Amino acid sequence: MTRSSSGLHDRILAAALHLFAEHGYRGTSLQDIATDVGCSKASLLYHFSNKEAILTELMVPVMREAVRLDARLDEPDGADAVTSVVVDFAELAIRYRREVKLLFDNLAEATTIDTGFPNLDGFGERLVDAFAGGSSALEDQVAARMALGGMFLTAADLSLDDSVLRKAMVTAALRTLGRTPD
Amino acid sequence: MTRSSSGLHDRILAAALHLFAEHGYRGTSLQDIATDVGCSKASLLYHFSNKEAILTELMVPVMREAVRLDARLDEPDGADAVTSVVVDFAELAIRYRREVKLLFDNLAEATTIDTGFPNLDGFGERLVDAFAGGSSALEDQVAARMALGGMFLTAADLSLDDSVLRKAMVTAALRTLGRTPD
Amino acid sequence: MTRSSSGLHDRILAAALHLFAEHGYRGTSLQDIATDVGCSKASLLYHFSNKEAILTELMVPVMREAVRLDARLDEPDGADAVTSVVVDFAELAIRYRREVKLLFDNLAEATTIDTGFPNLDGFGERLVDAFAGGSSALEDQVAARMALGGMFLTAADLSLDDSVLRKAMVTAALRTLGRTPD
Amino acid sequence: MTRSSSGLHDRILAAALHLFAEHGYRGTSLQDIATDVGCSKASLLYHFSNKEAILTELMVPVMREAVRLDARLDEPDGADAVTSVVVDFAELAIRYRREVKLLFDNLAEATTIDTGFPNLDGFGERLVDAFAGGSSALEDQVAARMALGGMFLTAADLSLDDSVLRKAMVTAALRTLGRTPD
DNA sequence: ACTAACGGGACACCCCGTTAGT
DNA sequence: ACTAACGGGGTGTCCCGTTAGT
Repeated sequence: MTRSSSGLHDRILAAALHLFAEHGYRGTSLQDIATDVGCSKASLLYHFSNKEAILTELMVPVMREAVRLDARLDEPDGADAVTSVVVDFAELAIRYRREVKLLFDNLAEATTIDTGFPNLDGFGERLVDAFAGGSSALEDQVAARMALGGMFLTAADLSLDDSVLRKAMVTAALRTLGRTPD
Repeated sequence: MTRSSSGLHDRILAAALHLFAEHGYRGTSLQDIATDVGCSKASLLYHFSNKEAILTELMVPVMREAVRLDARLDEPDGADAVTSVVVDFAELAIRYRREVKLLFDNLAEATTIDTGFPNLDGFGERLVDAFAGGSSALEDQVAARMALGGMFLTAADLSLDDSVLRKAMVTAALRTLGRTPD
Repeated sequence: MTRSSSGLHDRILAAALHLFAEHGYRGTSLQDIATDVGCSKASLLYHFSNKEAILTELMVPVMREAVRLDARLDEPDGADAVTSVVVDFAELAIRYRREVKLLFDNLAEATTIDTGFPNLDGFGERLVDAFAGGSSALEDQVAARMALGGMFLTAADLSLDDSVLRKAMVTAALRTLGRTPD
Repeated sequence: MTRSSSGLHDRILAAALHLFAEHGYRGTSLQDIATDVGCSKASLLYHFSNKEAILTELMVPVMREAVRLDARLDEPDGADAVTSVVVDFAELAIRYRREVKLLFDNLAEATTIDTGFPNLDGFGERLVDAFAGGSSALEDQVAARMALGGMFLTAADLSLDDSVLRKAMVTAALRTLGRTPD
């Protein structure tokens, strides 16, 4: 058991994740969540001070992992730093794919939302740079964005969370970046 | 000029495209558009029967091009059909990048919206197959999705609509698909 | 100590008095009081059946004194009955000034609230009559209301609960009523 | 006619004034006003951007007059400046007695409300000083407050807006201030 | 004695679409 | 062609009071 006896807190999160992913953050009302969970709207706001607080808590695990990855971006990683970042990112994108999709569908609104974590935008830029292997050449930057975006979307859209998918994604991403794994 | 003397119709579309892209479809009210255009909210609904009608009309050009591209998917295209599709898609994604971004931000809501055009989902699948060169191997399918998604996102996010970008995107995409341009 | 060992009951009353006076009855939520006291909202409703019950209990002492004064209104009081009533009222208004302010700020709502005590409105009228020295001449009635209201407001608004204030108020009130203390 | 054909704007103001005075600002919901007027809640918010905007507009006339009186406070007024201020204030308090009552009942909330006019608190203090004839002796200050408060309350509570009342109030107030009109 | 957890019922505000009128 | 004025319906939030449990 997680916290409460009935575990309403977590059931709310689960329902919200599901509904947000399906109809978007704005497209999902508190009533929708309450109905789905089978409790009153007031109960939601007992467990979460805000509608936004639900989304924030939903994002916490991804954010935490993202921060961890962000920290690893600076460390020198011996032979092939790029490959390691690509692998890590693939892992992250697949594990939290529902959250990633959510973040995506509500990209326009996500700008407004402040999670209290260090900025995600900065992280995105740093990721691109890491993927580009430090090069600022336009070709490399474009390739980096494409590899990144491709993994993002592919992980979010698909329904198999196989290690097979991860491996295929990594291979393809490295190809995008012009790195043929020997 | 397209139709009216004052061109209100088109000015509404322009403002809507801009605002939808920035705050999302749901995050933009008719009043927001009206204010931006500098007319009354009722005027919008004189020119467009619905809020959705604005979005639909915004999408018409992309849809038309998409349909055209869809038709070309079946035609045998001599030497390298895949390359040709990739080039065409890159062209399309860059030209209508704002619309693409819009479609993306509101992917969750887009499901509900019916544009009267043949389904876009089917088109997506067919595109993936074309990118995969007909292969149904999981590796190729993943690579296809990544190439597609990468171009989608890169075109939507960036601010340079140069032919340079298009060329870099095509090169990277072909690499993703394992096709080294000889 | 009054009753409980922890004295939560009284601490609630104190917090409520303070908050009601500052933000009004409606403007103060049970949660506000609970937070101020440092206990849970449910605790309040363990000690008091209602939110209104808190207000009522807050008013009990004033009411009791008011009833006592009301009773004294009929007794013949030798030489100068008016002066005696004015002095008594000043004493009461100053001693329970916070309660008086509370009653005032929520005069509109006070109509709805029933304290179980004999009506205050009747008391008010009787007070006016007493201040007017029995005269029903409009001039005297107006003067009586002004003296009464002036003391009411002055006591509620000020921050000095000195005997100085009481004395000054009595002097001014008697002047208002046309009684120059010889 | 005032503005619209049906004059909804003004009818809303009238109903609000009435209801606010009876049940207080907080005790009156937009639905209450809408029901009383016989229109929808949305219509209220078409004419007034806020609930508070209704109250503000209700107060504008009083505020304007108050500002005017405030300006006159500094001008030297020959023989008896105090009498003139008392007379002016009586006039104001009686003319806008409903608004005054409203302001009173919601004194606790009024602190929060910003009308865009120069501060009323400062005005109150200046009025007291003017009533006190510039004296800072505690006795005079108390008398000034009592005269002021007495007129305030008497005007707000009564139902006769006669010139008789005004005259009686002025006489009594001058007595309170220790000024016997010769 | 005290409280976490919950429901029912408001309340202010917003937003889309219509209609009568210019 | 354009709009002021309006209604219907929904949304997030708040608040009071109850109950099961410690």
